[in-house]
Formats: sequence, C-alpha cells, structure tokens
Amino acid sequence: MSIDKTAVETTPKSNNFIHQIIDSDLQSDHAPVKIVTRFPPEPNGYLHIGHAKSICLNFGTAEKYQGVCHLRFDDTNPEKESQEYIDAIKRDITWLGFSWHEQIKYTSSYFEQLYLWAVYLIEQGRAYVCDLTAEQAREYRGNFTTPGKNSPYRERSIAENLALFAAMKAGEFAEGHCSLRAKIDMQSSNMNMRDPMLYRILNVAHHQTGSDWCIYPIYDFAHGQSDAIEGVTHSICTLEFEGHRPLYDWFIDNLPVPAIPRQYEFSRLELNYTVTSKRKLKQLVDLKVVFGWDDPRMPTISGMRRRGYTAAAIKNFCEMVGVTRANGVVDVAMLESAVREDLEKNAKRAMCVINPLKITISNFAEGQCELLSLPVHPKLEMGNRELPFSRHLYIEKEDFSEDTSLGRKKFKRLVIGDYVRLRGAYVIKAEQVIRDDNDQIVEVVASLVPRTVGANPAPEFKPRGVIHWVSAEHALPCELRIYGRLFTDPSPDKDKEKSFIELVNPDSLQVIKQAWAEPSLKMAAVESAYQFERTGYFVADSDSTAEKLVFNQTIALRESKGK
RNA sequence: UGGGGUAUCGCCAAGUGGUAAGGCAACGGGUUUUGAUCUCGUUUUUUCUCGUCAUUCGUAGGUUCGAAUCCUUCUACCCCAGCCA
Repeated sequence: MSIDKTAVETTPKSNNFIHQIIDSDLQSDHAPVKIVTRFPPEPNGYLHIGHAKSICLNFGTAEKYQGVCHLRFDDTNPEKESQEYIDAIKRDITWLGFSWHEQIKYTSSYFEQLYLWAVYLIEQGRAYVCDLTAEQAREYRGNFTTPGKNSPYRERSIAENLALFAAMKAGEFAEGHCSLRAKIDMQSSNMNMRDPMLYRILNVAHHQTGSDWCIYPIYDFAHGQSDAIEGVTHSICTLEFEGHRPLYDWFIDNLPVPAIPRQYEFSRLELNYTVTSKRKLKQLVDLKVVFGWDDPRMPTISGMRRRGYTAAAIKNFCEMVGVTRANGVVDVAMLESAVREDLEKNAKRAMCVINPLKITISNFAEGQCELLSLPVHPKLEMGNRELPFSRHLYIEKEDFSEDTSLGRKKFKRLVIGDYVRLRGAYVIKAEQVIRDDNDQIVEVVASLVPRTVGANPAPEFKPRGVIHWVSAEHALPCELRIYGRLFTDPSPDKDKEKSFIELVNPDSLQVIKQAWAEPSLKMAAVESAYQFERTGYFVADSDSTAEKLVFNQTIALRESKGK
C-alpha cells in the first residue's frame, strides 16, 4: 500500500487553544528548541475514552510540532498501582497508534532526586516535618472561609527537620506518624498553598522500586519536578488541577530544577450514557456488572477495541470534540458516528441471517450449487468473495410478509406473490407459504427469475427491495453478541439518590446463540471488521473457536425512519 | 461561604473590534442490488409560506462609525477544605 505523503503532511491538525499558546511561545524570544509533552497515567486502572483525548492531545501535539512525548507512569501511590495496569496502558497506547519517546519513564525512577530536592527545601527553610495527625492537620488547615493556623511543628530548626526527615526515610516511624510539608502560607485563599504535604510514610512495597522506600512523594511534589527532569515544555492536564498550578510553579521557582515547564489545563471529556472515572469503572469490574476491563460495553480503550471500535475512529472522534476549557457533555452519538464513518469505508461486507426463515427455490435443483462472486465492498476495490447459492436458503423472518396490501415503499422486502432481490444473487418471487400444525410459517416456496444475477429483470419483475440471505446447507452457525448502552440514564453519575450501579441497563447484552453466517466468514480474524449487510457492523471476538464463531456487534447501521 | 474557572444552535465547537464556520443530532427531498452509503435542503429568535424590518453569542448596562470579541453589573454551572492523582 502506498502512502500519499503530501496528504499526510498537509493533514490539518486542529488548532486548539493549547496549540495557539505553543504557536506564540514559538514566536517569543526564549522559544523552546523542541516541544516536549508527556502523558502521565497513574497505573491504577485501565485507560478510557477520556484518556484517549489526553493521549491524542499530548502525542498529537508532539507530532504536530515535531517534538517528543514521553509516556510517564505517575507511580507515587503504590497502594493502588500494579504492573497489570502498566502493561495494559502500554498496550492501549500502542494500539491507538502512538509511540513514546525513548524508553518509558516512571516518576518512581526520580525518587532519589525528588528526595534530594525535599532535603534542599528543608535546608532553605521551606519545608518541615510535621507531627500532626491527618485529622489534626485537617483542623489546622481551616476551610474556605476560615484561614488555617500554623502547625506547632512549623518552626522546627533546619537541623531537626533534616534529622527527622532522614529518620522518616530510614523507616523509624509508623505510617501516619509524621509527614513532610512545604512551608508556604496557611492563610492562603488557595487551599493547596496551606503548607501542602510533600511526603508521607507508606510501609508498602512499590511495583517498580520494591522495598527501597517507605516514604513516597505526593503528586504535587512529584509531577512538576518530573516534568522539569524530562524537559517537558508544556505540561497539559485537566481542569481540576488548575488550583494546583500556583503550587506547581512554587516548586519550580524554589528548586534548582533543570528546566521550566508550564502547566496548561483543558476540560476533560465527558460522554452521556457512560461513566468516565477509573474508580467507577473499577467498581463495574469488581462487582462483576461487566466481565472485565475489556468488556465490549466498557468505555475503556481495551473494551472499545474488543467491541470493534477502531483506533482511527477514536482518534477522529477526539479531533471532532476539540480541546477547550469549557466543561460539557458530548453526545455518544458523536463517537458512534465516528465509528460508523470509519467502518463504512473499511469494513468488509458479508451476510448473516439472525432469525432464519427457510426458503425453497422451486426451480433450482436439489443438490445443485451455484457459486456466486460478490464484491467485498460495494464501492471500494477490496476484491471478491464466493458465495454458494442452492435450493434451500435462509432469509430473515422479518423480511417476509403475507400482507399484500403493504406498499412497495413501505416494505421493501419479500411479500407473497411479489418479487425481491437476493443480495448479489437472483430476483425471486414468493409463491407459497408452508405452515406447521400450530399455523406457524415454517417455510416459503419461491421461484427465481432466470438471468437476474448481476442484471436487472424486466420491469414486470421489478423487486420491492434487496434482502440478505445464506445457503442453508452451507451456512456457518455462529454466536452474535449485541450490545446496548451500559446505562439507562444519560447522566449515570449525576443522580443524587441513585448510585450509578443502579442505573445499569439490564439489557445491555443480548446473546444470539445461533445465527447463520455466509461460509466466507469462516476465515474471520479476531478484530477484523465486517458489515453484515442490513444488520450492522460486527467483529470476531477472541472467544471464537474453530467450532464456534463469535461476533460482537460493534454498532448497528444507521436506520432511517419507516423501517 | 473565600479562591479559581466557564457560558456562542438540542450536543460539541470556530470566532481574538468589521457584520455568527464546521461537525453531531433531528426533519424533509433525490440516488442506491444494504431502509446502509452518497447527495441536496431545513433547523441559531419569531414564521404555514414569501418578503421587509427588527432581534440574536448567559443577563443588564456602557465604550465605539461598528461589539460574541473591550469595560462594568448581575446570574447559572464546574473545581478546591486526601498523608489520592
């Protein structure tokens, strides 16, 4: 496959407010030589659609300005983190099509430097060891209307602080016994500046550093300095960190850091009918509401991947929603539209009958088989596939009606006494209905109009429409998993009375144990996308075996009114 | 409640003092061997329709020849009182 280089180069990358800032930074006298960004997930859960937006912004910005983007695991809280999450995050980012600069970074690999900087702050008289308990510290901190009070330990001598901090590091205190705090301003209207914690004691082994440490830095003390170490120029995060920016800058100003990164905030992505919070997604997994982090109903990157959403669709969606500082809720229909847009041009076409009605072609000999050749895609050149046509076929039950009064525009399918086109095959006429003892239709006898494969019939045989079908004896039984929204409420986590768990859609998964797929689907590879004509987009699931094919419905086809 | 933010169509979102882009959604028409796709319209405030005037960027004022853009007022919503990130 050849890549149109000029097209790639001229692909317009959105110009959001962050890029405008970078553009003007690049004009300034001390313009950075290279734009450096970073994507800093904490490995305490799987990445979701909200992270995808951040990934696209950070990696995309680096690409746009020919800079670099680091993947840095922000692993300062070993209690909640694990290697499993690290592996999953790497897999997801790679799948999205991004690659990080050089090797993966870990905040934990800066622990020694961070410790030295903490000592430096103590030496400068800007940090102290505080023996207040968590509860006492809360009281001393005051609240929005009441200024905080200085800790009684605030004026310890530098020597004493140095000794105490060394003892903390040496493991001489129990968890919670004391902490290291910055000496800033307990009266500040910004709560983050009221002598924030820098280090706490945690007698927990770390997934990267083992038992090397029993004190761990707090996010605020680790993040900006890690950015500085990596030479990050633009540290892009979400809006809730806005109030932390003065603190971020305070550390950069008061420490001998090697670079001056700046933090910029954008609004996080919210989608209706879904939750985008690692904590809540973890609950869905832990409570077994879903089968796992990669359940196709999950808005996780791995879930969407298994569902059949493509990386291109997700990236395009992120481009569509834009980057701003206004918080809003994006309609999932926009995501679904991006998925359909990508699948429409990339999914192979195939036929699969979900609820079979037997059709017997009276003028086609028993045992005979005609091999038809159908294009894999109606518009794009994607080759052809072979399809066996025989005397006994299956069509969709709902594609047949005995009601001859149905208008041709209203019901574009098979009606007794009328004609319909079998996709890629003959035009047939329904002639007789066969019923069982319970008066249920079990079979329809039809006749084909000769020489109508690939050719329009005479006007008197004009079909009402086109329907899908499979040859009964050649069809492959398969399982179909149809997914609905995971939540019944557009804002599942906004309800004041009900927990989002109570708003889970009980019908979010429908399993069709046996559907009938055309034989070419035998070769369906996991993750390759198909459009089952007239029914929806599907993708082979990893649960597929040689005996039983399993397909996930990625998304239904858009349906116009009147169907 | 002190501080920090944000308000442009049902939902996202351009717009940066010169006369309101685009996408999604919805609704109509056309095309179609997928009721898909494609395509053409309509939907910012009113209107059955067409013209005209006016109105219009949360609100109310102001500056200006000219304001979504600048100033002031008010309102609504979001974030901060973890030894989480």
